[in-house]
Amino acid sequence: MTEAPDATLRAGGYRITAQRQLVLQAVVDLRHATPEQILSHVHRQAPGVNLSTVYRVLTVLEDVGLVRHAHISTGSPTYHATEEAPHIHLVCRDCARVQSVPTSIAAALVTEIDEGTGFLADIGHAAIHGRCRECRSTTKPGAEGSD
Amino acid sequence: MTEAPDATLRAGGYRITAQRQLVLQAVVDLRHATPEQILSHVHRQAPGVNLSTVYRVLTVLEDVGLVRHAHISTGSPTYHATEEAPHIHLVCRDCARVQSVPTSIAAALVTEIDEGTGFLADIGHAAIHGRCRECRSTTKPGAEGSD
DNA sequence: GTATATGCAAAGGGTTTGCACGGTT
DNA sequence: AACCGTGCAAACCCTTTGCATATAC
Repeated sequence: MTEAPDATLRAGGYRITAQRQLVLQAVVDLRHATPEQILSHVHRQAPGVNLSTVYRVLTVLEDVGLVRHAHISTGSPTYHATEEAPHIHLVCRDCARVQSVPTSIAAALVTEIDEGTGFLADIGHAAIHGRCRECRSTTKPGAEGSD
Repeated sequence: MTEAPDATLRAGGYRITAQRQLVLQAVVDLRHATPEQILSHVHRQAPGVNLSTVYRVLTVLEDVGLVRHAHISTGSPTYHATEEAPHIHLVCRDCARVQSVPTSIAAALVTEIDEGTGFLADIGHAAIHGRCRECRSTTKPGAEGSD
């Protein structure tokens, strides 16, 4: 599962293209990247690639399970490779920085939700907003804001 | 705090207008409403109101703390009144329905995140995605999808 | 050789903004 | 009367789509 992306694509009935390899590599390299950021990264090696291709490739990569996306704010979603350990995104509303914590930290919550409602939570999908340690101690309420 | 929205607006330096009262009422009535849905609701009483006004009013209402928004999917955010008990939104990726659970269920998680990273999580802000009880038992993977 | 993937450009949905008018204070 | 808020329309993202060409198989 943490191997041979090409085989994974083929298994899904998709062809191997330079764009797909480049976009996947960009997602792996960047972590938490938006489509726009992914395009920039890809452009360093292949300036001809189009944004619409990035969108289409991301759909494909997500379909075969090589990447996942999370909604970090009102803007574009961010993508990360599934080869990374599952994690929850913590987004600071003041400085907009993103940090990660393992999803295992929420295991009890997921279980409790399941038992209470029958809902199987995919905790890594959405980001959790709040204020990071630095902004809590430094900045006063009402700074820039990521949202 | 669960009182006199007009006073809250004034305290924030804002004027009282019919639009602001209508939009707030719509948010209270609808729960989990998008700007578009709020507009429809408002239009029943005041057909002249404009979408841009809804957006501006929501910003104001959020600024003074009368409403909050959460990102439920890739689409528009949904707004709810702060007079409601704080809750976490559970969004089913198959049937797109939204259910709520009290934020208290995540108290341990919030504490753990705080202790581990110093991050103060605002757990109610983002929706948690997953699959609801019905869709887990009925539908097979790959239904309509809300995302 | 054939079906799929890409680039390009245009369209589409959601949100924001400039401006003149109207309403609140 | 002064200033803030609204309606309207245009502008602006971000994302999707139609079509002809290029590419993987």
